[in-house]
Amino acid sequence: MKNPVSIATENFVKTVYQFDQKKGYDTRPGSIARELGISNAAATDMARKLARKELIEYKKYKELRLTPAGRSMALAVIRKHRLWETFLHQVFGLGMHEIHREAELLEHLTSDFLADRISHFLGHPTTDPHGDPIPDPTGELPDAPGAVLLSQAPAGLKYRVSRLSGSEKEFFDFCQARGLALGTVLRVKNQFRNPRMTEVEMEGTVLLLHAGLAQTLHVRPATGPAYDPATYVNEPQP
Amino acid sequence: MKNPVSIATENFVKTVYQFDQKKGYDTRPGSIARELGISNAAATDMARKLARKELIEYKKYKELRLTPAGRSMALAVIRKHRLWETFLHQVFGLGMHEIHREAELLEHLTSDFLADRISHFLGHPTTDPHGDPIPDPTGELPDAPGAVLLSQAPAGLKYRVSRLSGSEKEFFDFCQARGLALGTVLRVKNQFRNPRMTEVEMEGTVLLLHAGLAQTLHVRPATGPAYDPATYVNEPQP
DNA sequence: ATTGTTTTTTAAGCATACTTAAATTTTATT
DNA sequence: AATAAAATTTAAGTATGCTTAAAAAACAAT
Repeated sequence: MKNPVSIATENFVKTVYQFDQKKGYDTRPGSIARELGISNAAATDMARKLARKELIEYKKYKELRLTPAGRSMALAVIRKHRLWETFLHQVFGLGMHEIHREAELLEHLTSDFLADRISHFLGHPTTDPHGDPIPDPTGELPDAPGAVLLSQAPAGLKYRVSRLSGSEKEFFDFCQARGLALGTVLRVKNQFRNPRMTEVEMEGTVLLLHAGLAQTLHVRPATGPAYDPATYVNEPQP
Repeated sequence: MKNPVSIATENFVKTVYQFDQKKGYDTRPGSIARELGISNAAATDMARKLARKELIEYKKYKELRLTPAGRSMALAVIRKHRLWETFLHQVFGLGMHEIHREAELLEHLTSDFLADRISHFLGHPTTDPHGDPIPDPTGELPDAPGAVLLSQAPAGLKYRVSRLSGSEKEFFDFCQARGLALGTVLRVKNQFRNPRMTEVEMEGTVLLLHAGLAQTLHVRPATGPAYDPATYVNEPQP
């Protein structure tokens, strides 16, 4: 009856979900194609097929949107991805730049049953090593409220780093060398328009980050108590 | 240059290897097809394709044989399979009947890098929870010398159980209920021809096992010290 | 040795997941 | 508003991995 879901389908749906979430990204076939390393034609074709399967809403020349079933599939895959990342980092000690690559594969051949076992073994974490929230088995997504890209954080305020979303070794080496980690407190001094740069200050040091980097770091206003992923309780989203 | 290996290819090559090892099994396309749940035509087709890729030696109407490259691929997959089984059992506590199913999937999307990490985490085990040997990264296969199917063990002698090769829950429930586990000592009283049955004696109890079961248990003569997989050192095979 | 059965192979066809190239639509610009 | 640029869609074609049905070869048995 219900035929198996291919890796290509899971990756496509996942990418549409992620691009739909990030503001500034569009979900037209071309964007998805670029991300997945396939041709525009292939992406359009896939969109039509997945529309037939009621995973995607597709209208010619319009952005792609997920149906509830599609969203649910995307969140299940993302859950597995982030559980594996957490596991590989905490248990096997893989580096931050290695976990994404491996999780990208494992996520597709992991049963819901096994995902729950990983989650249980880890004590049901709510965020992965990047600070990204891990969807629960029902697809609810705990999210740190008020998080924003560092590149879009209003200047003058104090923030705490809440996500490191990169996957390159160089990125994590850079962050480590500069003391940028989950929870690091910093102040945004300036947001420059051209060239796009973010100037931040941390413990006396001043850093100038180009847009590519500042879009990989998420921060939350540093007022109130520190955000603790481990004890954060999910609230329904508006 | 070197395009990625599909799951279908890995499973095909793995099955050919395993059927080639087990005596009494043949490696003609039909057998492989039956095992993989595909048609004879598909198996023949696959054999021709893999011959082109120099993974298999194929001559019409003859049994399939692996090339060195094919054998190497098979052992790499089997290594990942058994490492995952060991891991899932020891670390996540999955039941004996659950580990095969999950490992069957994970084995295909596990990098060599990750396999080595799993092996390292587990202390480089040489056998999986079934007692099956785990190939090392170079493809050397440590094997307990002198192991034989319980169904083929000469009667009258004492043996120690060295493998439980099943994957069904019922099989492991049966073994547990009867006290059959790795290392269990038993004596083969009789090997009946028709119907094919094996009569064994263990701690006073007498068991009559039908062929299907007796072919899933491997035993080794119980003379000398117990076989300890953890300390067994691989020897080159003849 | 011929017949009948089993197995393998060939042939034709289908779904998935891509490709490139051409046609169409949208978007941006002047 | 017309036109140029960019993106999307359609069309045609390919490789993989299967299917069923028919043809050919191998095997078994009298």
